[in-house]
Amino acid sequence: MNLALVWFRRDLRLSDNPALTAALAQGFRPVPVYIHAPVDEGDWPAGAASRVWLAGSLTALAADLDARGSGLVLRQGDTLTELLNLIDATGARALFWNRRYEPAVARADARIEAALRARGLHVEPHNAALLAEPWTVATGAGGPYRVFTPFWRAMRQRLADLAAPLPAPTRLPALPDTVDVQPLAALGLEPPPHEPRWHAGFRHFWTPGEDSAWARFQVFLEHGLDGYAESRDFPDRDSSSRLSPHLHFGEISVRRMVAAVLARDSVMAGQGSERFLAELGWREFSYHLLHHFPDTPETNLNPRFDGFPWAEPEPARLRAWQTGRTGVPIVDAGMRQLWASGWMHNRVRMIVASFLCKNLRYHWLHGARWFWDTLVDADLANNTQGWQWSAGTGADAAPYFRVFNPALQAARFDPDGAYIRRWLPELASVPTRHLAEPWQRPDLLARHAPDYPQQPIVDLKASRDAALAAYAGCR
DNA sequence: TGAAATGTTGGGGCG
DNA sequence: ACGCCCCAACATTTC
Repeated sequence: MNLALVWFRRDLRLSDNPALTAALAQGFRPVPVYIHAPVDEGDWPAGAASRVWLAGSLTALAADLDARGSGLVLRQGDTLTELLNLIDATGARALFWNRRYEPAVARADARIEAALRARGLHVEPHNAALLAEPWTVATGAGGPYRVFTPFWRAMRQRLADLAAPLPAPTRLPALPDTVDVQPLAALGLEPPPHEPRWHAGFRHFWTPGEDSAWARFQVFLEHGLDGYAESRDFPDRDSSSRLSPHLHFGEISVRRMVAAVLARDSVMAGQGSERFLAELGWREFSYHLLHHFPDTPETNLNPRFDGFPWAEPEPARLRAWQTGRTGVPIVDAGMRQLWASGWMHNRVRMIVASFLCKNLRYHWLHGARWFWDTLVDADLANNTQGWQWSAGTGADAAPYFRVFNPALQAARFDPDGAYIRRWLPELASVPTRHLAEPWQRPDLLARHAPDYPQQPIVDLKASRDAALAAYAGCR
């Protein structure tokens, strides 16, 4: 029986895994491999929160493979070197993988593919991550989409025609004796033991792995979809699917999710499911943009902003934003939720991004980099698109003059202050009507929360006006 | 997937 | 009864 390496990347699952299924279908004995190679990721190697998640996800995948009679071979170092070593050790004739779309990774993949083909290996990349790969979607004029609505209109029509998801193999051949699997600890993913275990709380919020991802999705499908369109904007309602980290690491298949939503819809269609599908559509749109505009992780998509007068960050104020001590409760609550749990509610992400880019007027990359390090769902396509959207520099972005007023946003989307109180316990006893902008009542603030910043680090109105003036100047 | 300023309208208090 | 003003509520425009 011929051996094939099945190279796992951001497809850490066994169900609906085209590379694994194809290797089996073609009669190969698969050797599952994961290679930790941050250098392949260019300027965006996995951040701290991502690495913690990745360690958990690999543990779960290895257990799932073990349970089916196989195992997961772990390696680190130069990807091509490690693949060649494994090919030599096993005598593998083929390599199967599922594609990634980050520009640096795609370039590395192209080199690897060419080098292995040149050695006579059968190399077969697949799509496990997207409803439609970016080069298969084009406008009537033949170019990439730059506006979400027509992009999604085109994509939405195709959903019913998606191929059925692939079942997980129930039994796998054993690993050959010629390879050792190596321990996860050798990859150096988790912070060393002597460092503060800042991520210790993550386990209260998350369980990485395919089983956990699917279980969470099932609960969401059952209880979360009705009313999703309305309640998703309220950060304390626990109405998000919270599937983003599972999706990022490929623990769950977006095709399988869509198929399940459509199947449920045939019984009882609803606004909630349509809205949820559209959110998956934003993810597709982000990958579409990243593929067609590969410089956007660092560069404005809209060059009009190239001369925009961003402010030079003051370290203390940037730090105040990062640590949730700006003095604006809804902003600080979001940044503390991020630090404590590795995740932030989407509505609050928009609020903290608007605050950074428009009130502080710091370049969106400062925000993108902090999110990259602290989010368990950090995803280059989504993170780039989200920040460029918020800053107004992206495709189909919020116009720059759309400046969120955090106090109004808090009053509208956290009307009883439950979200703010949950993440800023020092404000717990401030009366609800003053919780959105407590600086308006310095007497109450000093009495109830003496340790909380007594004034915002920027004047909201003055900084808003300054941002609008800066925008007018570069228009 | 905004907010604030400006404009319009209509009900009610009041001389 | 009438005109006038006030202002809340809503709509439109501007940033």
